[in-house]
Amino acid sequence: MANQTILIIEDEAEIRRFPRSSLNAEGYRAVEAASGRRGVIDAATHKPDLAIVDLGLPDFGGIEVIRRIRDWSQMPLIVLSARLDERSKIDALDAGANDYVTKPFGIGELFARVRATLRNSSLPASGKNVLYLEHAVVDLGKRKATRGDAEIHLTPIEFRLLTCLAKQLGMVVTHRTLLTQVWGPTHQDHTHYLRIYMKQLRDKLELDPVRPRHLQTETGVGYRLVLDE
Amino acid sequence: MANQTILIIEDEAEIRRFPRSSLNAEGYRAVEAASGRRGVIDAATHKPDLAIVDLGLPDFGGIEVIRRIRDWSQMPLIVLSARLDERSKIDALDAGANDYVTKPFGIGELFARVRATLRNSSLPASGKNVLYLEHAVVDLGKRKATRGDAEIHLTPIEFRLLTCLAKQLGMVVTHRTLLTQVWGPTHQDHTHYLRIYMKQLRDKLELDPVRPRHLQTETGVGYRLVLDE
DNA sequence: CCGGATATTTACGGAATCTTTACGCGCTCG
DNA sequence: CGAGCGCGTAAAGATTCCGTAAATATCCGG
Repeated sequence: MANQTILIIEDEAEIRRFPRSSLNAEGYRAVEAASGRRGVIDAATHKPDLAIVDLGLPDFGGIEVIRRIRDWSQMPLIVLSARLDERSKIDALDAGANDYVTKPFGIGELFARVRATLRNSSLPASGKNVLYLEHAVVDLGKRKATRGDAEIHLTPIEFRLLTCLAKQLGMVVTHRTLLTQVWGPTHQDHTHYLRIYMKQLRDKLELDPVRPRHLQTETGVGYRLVLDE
Repeated sequence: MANQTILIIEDEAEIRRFPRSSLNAEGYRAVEAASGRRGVIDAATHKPDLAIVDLGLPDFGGIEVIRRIRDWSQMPLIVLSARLDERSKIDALDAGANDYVTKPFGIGELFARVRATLRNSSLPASGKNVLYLEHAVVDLGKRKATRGDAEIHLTPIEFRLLTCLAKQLGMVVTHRTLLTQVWGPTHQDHTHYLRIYMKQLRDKLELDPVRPRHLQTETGVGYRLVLDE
């Protein structure tokens, strides 16, 4: 199999070591960049299949790195952030990052995210139109949902919300993004709406609404929609 | 009897005469427009079932007429062109004309084309043109509806509305789409019309108009037509 | 020019949806 | 260990949307 290239943009050498060797072991090719400036250049020259970006970079912040790469490329981007960086983590996602991993992180978790992100971003770019959940099927085109044989009815807001999540299948979508897309830019702080409508979606679509499998919440950040493979 | 309306957009009065009288003889209702500008307006006001457009119009060319009508309507359009106009004939087809007739033409040929075009374009693109409902059958091609053995009469608007829904069988058609297709682009906010005519369709076609099985409403979004499997 | 059919306008009760308000739980942090 | 935050849950209140009926205007054929 054509082994894929992954770029690691991270200033601290020790943190680079972990992923590097393990990635190699897994059959990926790892390229390293020790600063944001170099990272952007390497992203352009090496054309990696995915990049891992540390948020706390010395020259310009990880968010700026993401913006500059997103200017010209849709390559999957995973963000590394310290727990405290709650705020900038969200900004990073809003800037176009696909996922994030909180430091300190286990190497297993990082891998899982890398694989998931690679898998998702190689799907038909514009996303699927039919969502197959454990217990329900939603046809976004026909605007129709079924559960078993019965039909379930989704209200306009429920539908828009689900569509937003489906466009970023498997990825976190921030509160702000969801609120802007569904309610408009004037409601960016009504995070409570999200809780209410996420619950309704769970009640309608999940097998066990209390322990949701597909409509996952990322505390403090947003929500994500996950389908089985 | 629901005789169909045909709009003739043509500046030369003599050429208009032929089709006009013969169309009447065949049971069509003919409406005439002597310029492109008027033609576009008449298309919107009269909502003909088909329009015949001369390419060599004085004000703006027939191609522009086609474009402006196609902005909001899928009504069948037949183009009249002089033999030399090879190039613009192609442009007209690209702009959305359904067929063309080369001048000079025999009245028989024109008729054949009219019938053929009407037949073809009255089929919902992706499906049937006979709708089998629980309690009624509607033949969109013949514009006839029957309930049991008796015939039910659908008014022109009821018919267009039903046809729009049938073209998107099973899918939701938005208020906006329906209004532009049936009433023209100037009535996009008269959602109330929809309620009235949907009710009439339900009264005529549904077994239990209060609890409709086929003509479903999607609150805040639009309507959908569903047939049994 | 008249009469019937069709289209548009007006009015109002009820349903579906959205918004607001209230409360309990688990977690983190001082 | 208690306060504060984010989340989930529930239910009442407000609003928008829909269905229904009936009156009025317009179109069309005779």
